[in-house]
Amino acid sequence: MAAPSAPARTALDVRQHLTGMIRTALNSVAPEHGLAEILLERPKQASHGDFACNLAMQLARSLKTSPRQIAERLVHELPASTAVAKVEIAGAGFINFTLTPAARTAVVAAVLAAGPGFGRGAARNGKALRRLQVEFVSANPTGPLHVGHGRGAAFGASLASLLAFAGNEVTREYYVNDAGRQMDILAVSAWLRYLELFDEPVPFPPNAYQGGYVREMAEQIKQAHGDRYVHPAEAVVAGLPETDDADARLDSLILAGKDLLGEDWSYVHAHVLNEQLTDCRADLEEFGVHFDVWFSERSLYDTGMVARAVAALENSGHIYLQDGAKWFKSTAFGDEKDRVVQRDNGLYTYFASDIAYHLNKFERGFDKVIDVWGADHHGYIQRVKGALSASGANADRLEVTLVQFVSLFREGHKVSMSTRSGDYVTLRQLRDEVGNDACRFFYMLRKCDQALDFDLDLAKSQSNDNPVYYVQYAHARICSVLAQWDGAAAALGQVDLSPLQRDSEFALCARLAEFPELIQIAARDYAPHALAFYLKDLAGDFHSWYNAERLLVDDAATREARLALALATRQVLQNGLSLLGVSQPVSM
RNA sequence: GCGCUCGUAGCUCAAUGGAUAGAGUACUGGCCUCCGAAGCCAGGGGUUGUGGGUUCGAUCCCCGCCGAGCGCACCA
Repeated sequence: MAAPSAPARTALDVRQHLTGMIRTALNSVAPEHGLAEILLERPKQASHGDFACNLAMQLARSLKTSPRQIAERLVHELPASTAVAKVEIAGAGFINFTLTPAARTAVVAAVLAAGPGFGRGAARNGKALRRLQVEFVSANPTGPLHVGHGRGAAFGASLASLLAFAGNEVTREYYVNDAGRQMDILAVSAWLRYLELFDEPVPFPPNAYQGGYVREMAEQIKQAHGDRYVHPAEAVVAGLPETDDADARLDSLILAGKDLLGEDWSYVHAHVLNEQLTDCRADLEEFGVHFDVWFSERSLYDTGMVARAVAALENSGHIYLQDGAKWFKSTAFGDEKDRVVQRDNGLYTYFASDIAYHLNKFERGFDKVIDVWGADHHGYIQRVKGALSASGANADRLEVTLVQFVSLFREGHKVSMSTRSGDYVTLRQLRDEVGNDACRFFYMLRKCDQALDFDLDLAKSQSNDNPVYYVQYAHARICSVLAQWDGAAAALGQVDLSPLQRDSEFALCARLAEFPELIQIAARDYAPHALAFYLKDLAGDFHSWYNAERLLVDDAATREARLALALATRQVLQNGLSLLGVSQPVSM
C-alpha cells in the first residue's frame, strides 16, 4: 500500500502494484487458482480506464460461475490503493482500473529522472543479461548493396539496438562470403573488362557480373598496375570447351584466368573483394548501420574449421558417400532431402562452411544466435538446424528471422532486379533519393515477414508526407517551445504535476508509460516495427495535445507542469528514434 | 506436386486470444491577430480471401479450399 507521499511510480511499478492487488483478491476468492496468470492490458478505449484485467473470464469455466459474478467478488476483495481512483466491471466481465491523476502523471517525473535510460531493461532479481548475436545483411561482396539488402540492414540494426536496450548484451555481425565461386566470378568479370581496356576483347559471359562498377574496378587496376595482367584474348579463349552450358563456360574462364595469371590471380581477387567490401562498409556506416564483427568465411577454411566440422559429422555417422560426394543426412532432421557438404571434386559447399560458421558462433557462448536472412533462404533453415543438432549442439539456440522481399515500383511498374545483370536500384541511390531518416523509418513501417512494395516515385515526390517527418516534427516543435521559455529545463524534473488534468494530457502520459513495456514486447517478438508504430502514436498524442492546449501560459504552475510533460515526451521520442537510427532534429 | 511466408478500408499497412477491428493516404467540411499548419478537429468508408473447428470470446490457434510471393542445386 502506497503512502500518500509515496515517490513517483514508474509504469512497470504500477503494473506490479495492480497485479499484486488482484493476486490478493484472487487468493481470497478462489485460492485453488491462486497461481493463475494475471494479465493486465492497456485498453484501446480511454473510457475503459488505464488497465483492464480479464481474469474473471478466464476463471468462469472452472468455477462454473458467470464472469461478471466472479468479477464482482474479486473487486470486493481488492485491497485499497491510493494509486487507483476507480474500479469498474464492464463488458463480458472485464475489471477496469482507472488510476488517480497523480498516478497517471507520475511517469513524467520517471522519464525525466531516467533520461536516455528511460525504457531500458536491466537485469532484475539477479537474472543475468542474455548474450545475443545478431547476424544480418551478410551480402556477397560482389556488387553494391541493393534495396533488399537495405531492408535487412535497417531491420537488423534496429533489432540489435532494440535487444540491447531491452537489457541484453548484443554483438552485431556481418558474415563475409569471401571464399566462394561468386567471388571468382566477380574477379574474372573484372579481369575480362580489364582486358577490353587493352583491346583484348573476350566475349563477356551473360552470367558474369554486368554492372558498371565492374568496369570501374578494371579501370582502377589499369591505373595502378598498367598492363601487368594483360594476356592475349586468343590465349584466354584457347582452352575453352565447346559447350552450351553457360556455367561450365564461366568456370572454364575462371580456370583460364587462374592459369594465365598464376599468383597474380589472387591480387585481382583480393582487389575486387577489398573494393566491394570497403564500399559496402561505407554504405552501411552512412546508413547508420554498424557492425562489431566482420567474420570471414575464408578464415573458416584457413583455420581448418570446415574440415573439422565435416569430419565430426562423419565420425558421428551423419555423412555418407554417393557419386563421389559427401552427403549430410539432413532428412534425419526434418529436411526434405539430403545435402552435399563436399563435392566430388573435393571442394566444400557453402553449406559446409555455414555449418562450421554456426558451430563457431555457438562456441563463442551466445545464449541466442539470431540470423536475419532474406526470405529466399527459408528452405535453408532445416538443414542448418539439422546439422547443428547432428553436431551435438542445441539448435534451439539458433533463431532465424526471415525478411521478405522488397519490390520496387517506378512509374507504376515493378522494376525487375537482377544482381548479375547489374540492373537494380542500389541502397545508395535510394538513400540519396529519400534520405537516410525516411529510409530507415520507412523500412520499419511493416513487419519483416510482410513483402514490401516500395514506390520510388511516391517516396521521392511526396517525401514530406513520410511518417518520419511527422515524428521528427513533434520533436522539433518541443525543442522550439522549450527554446522560447526562459526557465531551466533541469528543474522540470521536480515540478508539481497536479496541474495536468486534461484528457489529452492523461492520454499522452499513458503513452509515455507504455514505452518500457513496448520495448520488452518488441524485443521478445523480434519486432522493431512495433517501435516505429509506437512513435507515430506518441507523436500523434503530442500533436493533439499541443493543438488543444497552450504550453506557455501565464500561470507558472500550469506552465511548468506542461513543459515537464513536453520535455518527457521529447525524451521518449529521442530514446525511440535513436534505436531506429533516425535523427532527432531540433528544427526542420 | 511438396514446403515456407502471407491474404485486413479504394491504396499502403497495424492490431501480447479480448470490449464498437485501428492509423496513414485519398475524398468531404472546419481550425493560424495565439508556443512551428511538415499540425489539429469532424465525416463517410470492412461479411478481416473462403468454408469449418477449438474457445466465455478468433484478424490471431487448428483443418480444408481459393489466391499471391519465395524455395525445392555437387549456387551462394
